[in-house]
Amino acid sequence: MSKRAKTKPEEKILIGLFYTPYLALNSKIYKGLEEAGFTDLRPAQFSVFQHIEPEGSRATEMAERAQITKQSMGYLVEMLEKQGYVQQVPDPTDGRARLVRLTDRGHAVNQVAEEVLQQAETEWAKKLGKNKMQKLRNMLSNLVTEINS
Amino acid sequence: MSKRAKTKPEEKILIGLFYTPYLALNSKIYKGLEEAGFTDLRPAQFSVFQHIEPEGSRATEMAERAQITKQSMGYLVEMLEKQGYVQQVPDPTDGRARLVRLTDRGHAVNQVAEEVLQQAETEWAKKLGKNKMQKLRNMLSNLVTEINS
DNA sequence: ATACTTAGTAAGATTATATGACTATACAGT
DNA sequence: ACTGTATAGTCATATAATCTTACTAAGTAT
Repeated sequence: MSKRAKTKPEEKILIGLFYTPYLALNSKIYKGLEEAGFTDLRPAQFSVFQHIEPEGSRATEMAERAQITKQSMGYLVEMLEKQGYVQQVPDPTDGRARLVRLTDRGHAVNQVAEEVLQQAETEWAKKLGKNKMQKLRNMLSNLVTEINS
Repeated sequence: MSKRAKTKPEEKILIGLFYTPYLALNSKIYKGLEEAGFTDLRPAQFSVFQHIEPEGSRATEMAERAQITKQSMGYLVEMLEKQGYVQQVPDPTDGRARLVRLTDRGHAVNQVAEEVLQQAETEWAKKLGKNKMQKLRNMLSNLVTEINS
């Protein structure tokens, strides 16, 4: 209180603008999964679901994208395999490599996550305006494309 | 390869739109700090810097916002105190509580982080267009305000 | 064929986070 | 003022997550 008249509109720090929504969505997903009965999933394991591609991905590949070591990713994948969320199959294009794939159980997790996200997006669209939300989505999408290029 | 003609523009999953830029910025900050000589900082400790307020914050408060337990936050704060990045002072308004404050060394870290972020924002503004970047910032800012309310 | 690179594993240490139980202070309602 | 409840933080302990260093095996490129 007793703050000086604001000359600037309190410019928020850039990283927080991404981090806060990320945290919010993460926590929604976590809750959603718990409600749906997936009570054995740990936050760190999300980085697998986050980075796995429909046709399957290599552990090393996912490790890079998640910015953790391949050993760490290996550990997460191994756990998820034991829990029945993923399976590993040989990569036909490279004898050294294996592809990590979602099982049906794994797909079910993705399903729940997607529903939660859809719900969050709808909620936010109500608050910001549907149009703005769409614009926001497009801009973010462009940004992500730039970052990945 | 051999994908069907895209009927939809490949709608990216919502959380990734926040997570990817967050990761990118995080890694830039990490590198920036290393270059500036702050080689003893661990990623987890960022959640302190991320959530500490200028006048100081309570550990419990920061734990909530970072979505970790107060014990975990206590551990991070303790480390940072030993390293000289923060200090703890009694909270005059509550005898049980203490305020965690940045030391000069802690402020120096923030300084570096802000510079890195400013640089990233400029870089992104070049790619997306200055105008769009500003719009993106505004929208995100609105969204964060909504989330925190 | 030889050297270099890459995918993944092994062993072991460290860092990060959580649970449950606890102390001390604060607050709220009689 | 007294009593009960809530809150800030700690202690002890367990587990999860991540890293470093070193290694094996398969691929790639001269």
